[in-house]
Amino acid sequence: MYAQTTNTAAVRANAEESVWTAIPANGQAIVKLGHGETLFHDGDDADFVYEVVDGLMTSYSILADGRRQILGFLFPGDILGLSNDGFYHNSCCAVGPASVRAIPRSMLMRVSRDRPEIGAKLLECATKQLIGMQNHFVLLGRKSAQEKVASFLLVLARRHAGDKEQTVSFRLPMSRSEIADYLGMTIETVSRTLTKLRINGVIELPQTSTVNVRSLSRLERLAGDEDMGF
Amino acid sequence: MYAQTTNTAAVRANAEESVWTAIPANGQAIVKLGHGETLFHDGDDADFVYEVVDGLMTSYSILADGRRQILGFLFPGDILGLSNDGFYHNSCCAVGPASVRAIPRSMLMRVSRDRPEIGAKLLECATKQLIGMQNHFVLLGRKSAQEKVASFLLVLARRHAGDKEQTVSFRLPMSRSEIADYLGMTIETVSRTLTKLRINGVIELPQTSTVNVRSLSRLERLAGDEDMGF
DNA sequence: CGACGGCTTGATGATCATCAAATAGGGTGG
DNA sequence: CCACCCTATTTGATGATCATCAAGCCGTCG
Repeated sequence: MYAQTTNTAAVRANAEESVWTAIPANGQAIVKLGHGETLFHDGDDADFVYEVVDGLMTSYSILADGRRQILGFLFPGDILGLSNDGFYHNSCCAVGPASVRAIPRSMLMRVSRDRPEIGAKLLECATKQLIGMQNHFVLLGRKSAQEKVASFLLVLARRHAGDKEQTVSFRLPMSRSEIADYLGMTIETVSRTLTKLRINGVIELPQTSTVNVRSLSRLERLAGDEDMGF
Repeated sequence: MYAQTTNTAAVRANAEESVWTAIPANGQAIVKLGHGETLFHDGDDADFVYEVVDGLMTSYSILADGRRQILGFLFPGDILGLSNDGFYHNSCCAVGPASVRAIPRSMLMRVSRDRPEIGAKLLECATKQLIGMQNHFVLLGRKSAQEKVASFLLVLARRHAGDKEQTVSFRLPMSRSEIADYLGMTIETVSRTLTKLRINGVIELPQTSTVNVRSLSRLERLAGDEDMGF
């Protein structure tokens, strides 16, 4: 079910060879999480950096009155738990069953001193996240409900489709509530917007968590980006 | 006016000693920018990483129809222009007169291989930005207009105030339009919200770009965070 | 002094949140 | 295997917040 975690480099289906496997195996541990299980909370000691091995994780912040903002969904190969000051600044839990590789922070620091490519890989992951977050800023700050949902579906669709197809079918691994908290809207509006997309023939929803995109190009148009260059 | 940029480490007022000065000076250049001048555009070749030396920079994305989302304001010591794929994924311009140190990407890569502390510093900057962006996610996705403006003022106020004072006075270096595009609202709503804060006695606005915070604790309450721990 | 751009204020309306109820789906125990 | 229950999702009705459209104001600069 999961990748091997011996010091023999593990071969996984979904992610390219992991750089982190270069780190001595004795300092690593695979943590398996069940549906909704928490990996760490905002404010905890940031003793580990984690790499998602399998499943889907999510990081989020919660306001005093309970409002939640999901900061991102983390797929296999993504890392989470970076910190400068020794504390986590968000919480993190599994969307479904998932497993992560726990890398002691101290070890990561030490190793990345000796092996520059480890540090470079960390920076690359962080940069990747930064850039992904920038797109999401535009979504949260400037897009309408329909554009938000279309953008969201588009990102998922592109994980499943080649560049050329006009149709894709995939499963939504997360609940409406998680989608809403990710897109900065309510579950009702998410639901209504999906229904509208369905009625307009852009998607089909054979089950609540299965999406068939009937026209990727229409979805792209509805997503609102199409950069004009600057 | 600006920091020295010889290979003698420069002493600057606003930021701690720069690590980047460890990089050979012949590979660096200080770029001076006037009000609103562009440093780079989305899609340009990411040949340089920049460190803000003086003034205030901003990075932003623009949608096809002209909607703008400001991704962040960058103060002296902050870096910008990180990229994995050799292209910038946002645009960047000066809010007022500003100067930045241009560090050739190729050189940065080379040097950070030899000197792990450079790579570590880069990662630290990226991590700092990541964490700052996470707070802003909550703002964009989950906060009301008043909470947004209060949060924004609070961040600026804390740059100017000690931890104990209840009052601070500072200048807003950016226009209403920039504030609006940063907070994901319109200039009208920004203006109205500021007026409301003024009428409620939380702030004073002696000039349009001068803010006197009369009660930091009230501002904190209005900002809506006050983490509850997890 | 006059004109321009940025800001404020006002009036109106659209979008989306909220409250409320019905329906569907998934899992459990009989 | 089926019935039932609980939760997630959809749908409906209403209202608040904030965007939009439209003037007016103010400070700045020629």
